[in-house]
Amino acid sequence: MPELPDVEGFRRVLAEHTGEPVASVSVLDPGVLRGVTARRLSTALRGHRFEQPHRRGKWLLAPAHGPVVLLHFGMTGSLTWHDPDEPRHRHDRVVWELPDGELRFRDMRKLQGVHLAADREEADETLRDLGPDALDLSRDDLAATLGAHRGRLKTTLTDQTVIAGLGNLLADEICWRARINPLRPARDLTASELTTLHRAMHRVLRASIKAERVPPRKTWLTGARDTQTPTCPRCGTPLEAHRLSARRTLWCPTCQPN
DNA sequence: TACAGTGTTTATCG
DNA sequence: ACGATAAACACTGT
Repeated sequence: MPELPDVEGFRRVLAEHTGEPVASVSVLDPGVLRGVTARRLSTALRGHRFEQPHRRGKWLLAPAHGPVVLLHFGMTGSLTWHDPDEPRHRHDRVVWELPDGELRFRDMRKLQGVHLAADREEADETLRDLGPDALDLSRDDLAATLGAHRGRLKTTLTDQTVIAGLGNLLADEICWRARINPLRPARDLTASELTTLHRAMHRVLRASIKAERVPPRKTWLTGARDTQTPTCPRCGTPLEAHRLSARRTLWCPTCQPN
């Protein structure tokens, strides 16, 4: 699930549990560790208290007075708070045990995982190729960014080195809301389309953050994705589908003409 | 049983 | 250099 709104929710989970010392770190499956061993992750964090966490794109950064834990949730990851008595889930991969409960990094597919940086500088280095967060982009930033790319709009929107935070669902939802065809060349948008797209991006993000996911509402494109024959929630036209490698793109041929 | 699926990286080809 | 595409990672739901 995790796109920007989901990760923002995980950030809140962590933010509610800063300030207490980490009693221990349990690596239940080292398959999610990226460039760090279970031993090093454990020794670096034991006794440390998490500080205010930050989200950048789909990344969650958890500084702990020195070391910084970097989490990426891939397609199936999550971070949740649990009572220690609660049985572990089979996909719980790493657990941070705190005095009153524990934070669990759960991830079925292990497509991404847990990184550790020695300090904030090293954390920044890990994320050096990440573009600006989607929520920080002004209308003119967005215009300048898209104007520099000849590729398709959707491909550009979901390129994390260009803009950080937008995934498959969000990109389709934003294009649909703005009534712009996702296969159009990014740099061909008109000034008024760029204004519309920027407004759509912010409205979709704000509402999604509130829901901690891209909400599958009947009035949203996302609500139509999983139906047998998806139709446009605005006009009822059957949606067009296009597959870009393993990703599906959906749009309304009536609302979003070429 | 077969295949799609909310992410990213790497490789290949044009 | 840039863009398009496919495969790989591992597993579940339909």
